[in-house]
Amino acid sequence: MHSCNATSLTPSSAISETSPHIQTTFKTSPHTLTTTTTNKIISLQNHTPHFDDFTLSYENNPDLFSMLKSNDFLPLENVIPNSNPTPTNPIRIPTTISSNTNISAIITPVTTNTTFTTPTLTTTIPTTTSASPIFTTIVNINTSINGTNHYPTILDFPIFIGQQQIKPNNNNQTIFPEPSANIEITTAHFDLAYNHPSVLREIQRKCNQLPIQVPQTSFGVMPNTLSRHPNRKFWKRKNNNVKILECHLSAEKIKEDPWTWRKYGEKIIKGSSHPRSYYKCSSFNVCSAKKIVEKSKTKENTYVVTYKGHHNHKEPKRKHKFDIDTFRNNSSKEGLSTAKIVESSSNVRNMDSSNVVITHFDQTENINTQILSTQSKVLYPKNELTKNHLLVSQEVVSSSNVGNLSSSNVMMLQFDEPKSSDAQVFTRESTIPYSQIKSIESCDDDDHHILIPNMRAMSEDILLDFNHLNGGRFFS
DNA sequence: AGCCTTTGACCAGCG
DNA sequence: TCGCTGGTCAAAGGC
Repeated sequence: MHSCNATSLTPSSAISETSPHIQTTFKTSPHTLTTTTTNKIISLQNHTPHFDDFTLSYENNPDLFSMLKSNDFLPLENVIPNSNPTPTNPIRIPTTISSNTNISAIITPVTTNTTFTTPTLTTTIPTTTSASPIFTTIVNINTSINGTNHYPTILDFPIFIGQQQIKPNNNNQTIFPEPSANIEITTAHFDLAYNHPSVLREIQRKCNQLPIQVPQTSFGVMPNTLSRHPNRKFWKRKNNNVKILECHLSAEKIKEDPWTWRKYGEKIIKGSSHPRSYYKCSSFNVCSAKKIVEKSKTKENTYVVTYKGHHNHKEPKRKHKFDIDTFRNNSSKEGLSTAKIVESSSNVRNMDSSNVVITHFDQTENINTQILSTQSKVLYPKNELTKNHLLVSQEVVSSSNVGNLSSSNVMMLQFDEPKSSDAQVFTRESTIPYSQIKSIESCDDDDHHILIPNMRAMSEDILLDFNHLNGGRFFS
């Protein structure tokens, strides 16, 4: 993900999804899109986009991002909390129906014969890790035809966002609104996925060195061991229409791909002046991950990279060098030495609030607000309970809590532990006190919690993954 | 020696 | 059934 570098999110520019089964066009929106969930603060202004024309397609495979970090993500539909819509008698009418039962993602406009309370959507949440800039991407997502989850899935967002009253026209024909959705996914979403309790379990599994479960993929790759026998049968290519991820990358960014690939084919594509190259993961494992690289027709020095499948193994050892122990030690030193509350809430109004992260630390009886710069390093003392993460809940109250704060990229979190109602402002390298650390185990089943990675306690694998997830900003 | 890319042939899907 | 197209194979050669 880190190699996607957004430079042009052109307002009203169109991105088309051309699945064989689904034809959808979503329109991107200006950066100033601001929406909120039920109780989540979203403010997206002047952020620095890091993805470039990044599109995500979902078809047949619920593991949207697993190619990036196999086994380390949840399906996103499980991690977008609390934007439960309240439709009145919604009727879902699939616009595209395929006899292929493998197709699980179908554009499904929601119609309603009465009113429909449009749920608002969390569009931007600064990453829970303080040093992470805002990654933004435009995502084209097809909705689930079922859509019956308690929590609406991210796959439902295009419908819920773009939904309109569907009314018959003069000819009494039902006009379906163009499925239009402006969904901006940030690293926060990935953090949400990464920090989900069940991901935590996966992390713990990793720490216990349990075998990696090979993810299920909906398309197959013929094993290399097949001989070129005349009677051999190719894997049904029909299923290979699964496109997991497509993004536009510069040549430099492509080089940052941490995985190792072996080119196995090149094809001149009709209508394209550039050949298309096919790569397989060159791991010793029989890995189904592939990528297709083709030079962009429209943008100079840009390549369209399509990732398919999943890596069923860990990332190879990085090409870059860094000393994890040194990193941990430094983090530890910073964490222990910079733990102080530097401001009180009364000063919030006067502070330079650009790129401020507001974390809302809550106890059932008391509220304690902390404000962190997005550049803050959220470090904390060693605590066996925290293992790899600090646990915070993501209940967000209101930005009004911080007065006239004109901050962009506001995020509020809730911790469980603090007893004080005093707001606390943390500057860079602030440390969340012990008292605000909550036991992981006690919140394992709570979908509304996120975790702040505890890098000092991370295994090397997790640390590498975390760094990768955060665009390689911690070490290169 | 091992891993990579290149490249022509092969194959499935589709119209 | 046939031809086109895109995806894949695997031998050959390069590094």
